Amino acid sequence: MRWSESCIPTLKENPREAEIPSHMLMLRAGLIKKLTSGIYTFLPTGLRVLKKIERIIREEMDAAGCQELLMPILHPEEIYADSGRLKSFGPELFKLRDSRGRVFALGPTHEEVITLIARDEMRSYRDLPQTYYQILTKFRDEIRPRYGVMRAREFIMKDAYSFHADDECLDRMYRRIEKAYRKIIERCGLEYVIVEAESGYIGGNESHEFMVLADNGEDMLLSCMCGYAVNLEKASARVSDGFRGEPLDPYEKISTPGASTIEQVSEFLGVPDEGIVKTLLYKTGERNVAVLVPGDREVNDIKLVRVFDDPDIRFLEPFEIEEATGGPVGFSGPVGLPEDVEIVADTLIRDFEGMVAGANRADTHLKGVVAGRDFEIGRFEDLVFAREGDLCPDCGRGLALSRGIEVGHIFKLGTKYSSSMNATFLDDKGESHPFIMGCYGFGVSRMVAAAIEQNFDKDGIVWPMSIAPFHVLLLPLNTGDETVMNAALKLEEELAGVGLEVLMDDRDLSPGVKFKDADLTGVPLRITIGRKIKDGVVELFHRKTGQVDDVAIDDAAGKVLEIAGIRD
RNA sequence: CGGGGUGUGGCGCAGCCUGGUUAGCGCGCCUGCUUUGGGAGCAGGAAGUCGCCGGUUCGAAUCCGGCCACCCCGACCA
Repeated sequence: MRWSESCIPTLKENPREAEIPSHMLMLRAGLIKKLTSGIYTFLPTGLRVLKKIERIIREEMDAAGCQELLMPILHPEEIYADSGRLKSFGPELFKLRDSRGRVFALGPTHEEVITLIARDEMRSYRDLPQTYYQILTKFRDEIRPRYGVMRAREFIMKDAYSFHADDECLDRMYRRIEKAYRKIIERCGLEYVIVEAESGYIGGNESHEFMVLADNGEDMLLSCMCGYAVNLEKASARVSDGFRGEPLDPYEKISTPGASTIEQVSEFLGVPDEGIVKTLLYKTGERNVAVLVPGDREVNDIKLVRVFDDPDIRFLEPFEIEEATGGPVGFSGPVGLPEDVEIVADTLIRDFEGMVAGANRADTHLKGVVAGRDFEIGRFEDLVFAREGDLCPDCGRGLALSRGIEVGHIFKLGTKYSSSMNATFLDDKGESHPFIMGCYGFGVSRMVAAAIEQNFDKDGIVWPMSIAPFHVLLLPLNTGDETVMNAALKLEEELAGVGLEVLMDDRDLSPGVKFKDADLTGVPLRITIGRKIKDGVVELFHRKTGQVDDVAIDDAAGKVLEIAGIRD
């Protein structure tokens, strides 16, 4: 490929819109171009990278025994009504109407479509298991598109779905896909961890995310030296010792004028944050509930929704708090709440003795409160966010906080979709059962950004060989010099002849420009053909290590092939 | 959805506060000559409804109002 004949629009300056390295570099190296918020074109060089990742994915999915198919992008809206996801997707679902007024959605994922296929095409346990995958553009009207193709509204995803007669079979496929995903990410040359995860609106019982570690990752995860890792939003908070307060008999009523926040109360009473009970009042359905957590912790919404099995659970409005407790916002506490308000406490509260709590009265707190004596805790649940330093559930050491980019997510769906959509098979006794399902997503276009986020330096991208748009960049410095160009053409032919992908920068530009573009675009190997060519010598540059070697032109191709390690 | 910010040739910006001929600068682009190992030099040239609509004014990139788009932060804590 000749640079002069290609569309590789490099940028000298950072576009203003880009904030993180991968986004800046994708724009600057001419990999992508924005059409509008969250919607991008993959330009030729970017597409080459994308295709390489797709190819690796196909190879590993095929090797795992999955069948590729291609489902439609346009989905009749009703199928989401059937599965019950119209509401859980909400405004994220792109919708449009056909000329007759029928409403369609642009596919955000394909559980519904594949389940309909399974319902019709698989009737017997003899047909199972089956696993399908596809690589297709997905549409989600993200609340906030961000960081270029990292969080886009239109993006390319590999999604896979499996159907089983029993849980053991699902478990086996789940592990095979996990292994395939490991190989995919490893072959792309990236560092990653697998974390326990929440399943979100996809649903199901068990799920794991594949996180490419990166400083600018959108996800937070907690990990342990022993290998345990978990998404922050899923992690349980575990501590060695809870806070020990001073139980008083009876508890003491203290005037705390104006101290409505934990911080203020803490300062006022000289009690640490964790010695104060934060009492939060929620409305679920028609009833009010009080949630107790340590003052230095924050409630995790996702856990709340799970515990109360209510996606619409919400805080009480200030006037509702007054009605329910008799006191203003900021002074709620568990003592003296009406009978019908259930009190649910985070498990960390178990270790408390002698708590400080709001008195349900303006400017008043209670000190030395004892659960079981002064009020009853209805049940204990895991409700708060974990944080760095909390203890590993496997080995008890402290967890470390880091950031990652979620490139893959696998789910054990169980019968969520097959039940709601009535997709069943007959077992060997002739009894009907809903399919047991798994689904497995991998962000292909996001993977491009993730790869850059982990492989760049001050000069530009440093592509891993396996997904680089080209293996070698030929850099004839003076294109007007016949000796130089002849050598370049000879090398181009020779390298292509051994199966390498070669880009030749044959542009008649000053050397500086070509070197800068070379570094920016990040082709792993570079052969510079300059003045030493009169001695039959060219320069081999390794982008990642910065190593430069003079090699005889006749040895160059062999040397490149050796370093590139291409398998073809 | 709330908060903050930004819209001026392909890219990065100035001009706006204090309204006044043909709207500037750098990069890039085109032509010619020179140059050729880390973003070259000289000469000439093309390219902008100043985001959109409306208002004020003799006159609006500039002042006022509305809208739109884009970017960032937050998506919740008592």
